[in-house]
Amino acid sequence: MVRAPYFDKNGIKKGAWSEEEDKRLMAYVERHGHPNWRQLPKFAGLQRCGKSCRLRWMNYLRPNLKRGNYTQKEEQIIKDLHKKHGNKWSLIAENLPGRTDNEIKNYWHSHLKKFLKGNENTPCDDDDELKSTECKEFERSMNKAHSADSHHILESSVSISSETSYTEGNSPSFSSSHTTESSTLSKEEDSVVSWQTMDVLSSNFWTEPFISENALNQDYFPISSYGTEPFFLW
DNA sequence: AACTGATGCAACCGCCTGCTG
DNA sequence: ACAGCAGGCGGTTGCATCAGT
Repeated sequence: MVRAPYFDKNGIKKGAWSEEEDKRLMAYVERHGHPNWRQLPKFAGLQRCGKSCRLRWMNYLRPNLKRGNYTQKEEQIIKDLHKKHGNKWSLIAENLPGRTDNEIKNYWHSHLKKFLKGNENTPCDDDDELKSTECKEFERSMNKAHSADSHHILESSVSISSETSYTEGNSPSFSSSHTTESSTLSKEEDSVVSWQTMDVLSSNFWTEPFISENALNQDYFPISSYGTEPFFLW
């Protein structure tokens, strides 16, 4: 699903983010904000470039992100706005609170693009089309989306009806990049587990100074370099 | 069971824009 | 007006997983 972690020639880490890195980034941004993305990784004790940190935050760690399947309403909004603005994903994302431009872009390319080619709204309207693989796929994905949606509603206290405004307070899950233990779970299970994980993590995560098992490891915290930086004022 | 092609999505890259000195 | 820097955006890639054979 994601690139394997590696270090480039400048010693900058690339590829999938670890849970540890996510925690560091979240903790730092929550505490200090992000006045300067380029300096942030240095202060946060991350071996990443600022751009990578920003992307991770914007697309995955930011509060109030809405994850999971798209509702029919959201799908329609995407179609309409794409028709109107083209590939202006950030513009489209502005109209879908909780969704990121990257996510919408991915969704467009993987779900919507193929069904709209020459068949704007109802790809399954005519009989021939109904028999096509694409149509079957479309139906399948829609069914999947709906069942997953009801799952979501049942499992969280958050109401996501098509008329509901997007609920504040959604926290990100930690399910994507560190899949070693969660990879055996279904997506629904995954999301639930990650919320629980988040609860555990946050029980004293946000109130206590961030001290992990290797928090004093110099590999991660070059104390001599950043001893006076905000990170250590926690 | 093994293989293969398709799919989904996190992450990277390069370019553009806006701000500041 | 210009250069340098930082943030933002859209296109693309890499790879795990899924689905079909």
